[in-house]
Amino acid sequence: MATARRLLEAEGPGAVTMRRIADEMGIRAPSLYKHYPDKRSLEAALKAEGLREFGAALSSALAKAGSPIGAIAGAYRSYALEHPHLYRLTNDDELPRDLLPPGLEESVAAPLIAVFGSRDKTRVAWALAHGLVSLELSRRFPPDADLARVWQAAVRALEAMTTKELGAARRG
Amino acid sequence: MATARRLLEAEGPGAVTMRRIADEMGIRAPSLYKHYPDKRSLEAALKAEGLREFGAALSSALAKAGSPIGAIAGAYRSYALEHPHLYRLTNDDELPRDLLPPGLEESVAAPLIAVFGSRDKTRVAWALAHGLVSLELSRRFPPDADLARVWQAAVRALEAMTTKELGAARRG
DNA sequence: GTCTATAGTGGGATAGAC
DNA sequence: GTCTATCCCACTATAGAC
Repeated sequence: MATARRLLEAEGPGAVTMRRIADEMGIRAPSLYKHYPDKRSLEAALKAEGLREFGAALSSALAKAGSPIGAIAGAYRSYALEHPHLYRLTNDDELPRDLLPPGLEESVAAPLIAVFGSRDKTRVAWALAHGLVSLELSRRFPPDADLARVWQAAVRALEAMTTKELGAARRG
Repeated sequence: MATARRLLEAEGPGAVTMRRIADEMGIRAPSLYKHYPDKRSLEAALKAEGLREFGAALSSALAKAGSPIGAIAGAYRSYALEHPHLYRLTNDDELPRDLLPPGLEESVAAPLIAVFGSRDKTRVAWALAHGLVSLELSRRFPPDADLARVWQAAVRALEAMTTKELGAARRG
């Protein structure tokens, strides 16, 4: 697993093959099947670790935050840019929910829902952050785009969304 | 190209191989290399077509729109859900900018920039829409999430962002 | 513009000995 | 828990005849 992760982060998903993992460990590929029944289960372990670690990074940014939304956004982007392949594996791919520790997803989401005030708003915030890093990682923005400024605009929009409640409640 | 697109949409990117394309056409794989120098150039043609078509779908939704942002959002989601593999190919993958018709990206973006008022805001809107469909297509939201409501919240946030200008200008 | 033949590379996985 | 040997699969791409 440690080897698989190292390979993934260093060379991308294409490098994570049973043969490469075994090579790096100095053993033969078939030996791996004594530890994992197949490749899918190995990838599932990788995704669970990535999810846990990503959640921890967000929570810890939240803990020392003056302005929570800005802090989460900053931590989200930093983590994704520092671990692009692991980020993609856990947030772009389908999750093997049958092989994941129960409750893991919910435990990652919970602290965020507390910040954004509702599940729906948390999903909007997640989608926005995910969209931004996704497009940045695939270099879909034009090369001259000032992404720091785009993130600032995004954070402002999310802050407006979360504070709007009072006015909306009064109107409703 | 038409065959490649049919394969992509029907069976996903894994089915788009030179062999499958040739099989579907009733010819042999090597014959394809008389029409495209390599696979990358064939994929580039596919991406250009997808980009053009997607842009056209958004523009046409805009043309008959009462509320432009809601209309664009609706068209964005519909297109992505109706052509998931083509959408991913053109919005998730890296673009082969060296093989794309010059000006194509800009011509897709231009009508949107007019709606959202600035490049930065357009990028926020794009990221939000892209994040939402991305997470929906990879089934990353919990199965019981009400995505129609999430999209409504997203559209409200974008509308707030685009109308805020006046107040912000007065303050600034 | 099509064909046959083939090179070269890589992948996941299993059987069975030690 | 490791090994060797192996199966079977798939892919991109080229050479050269027609």
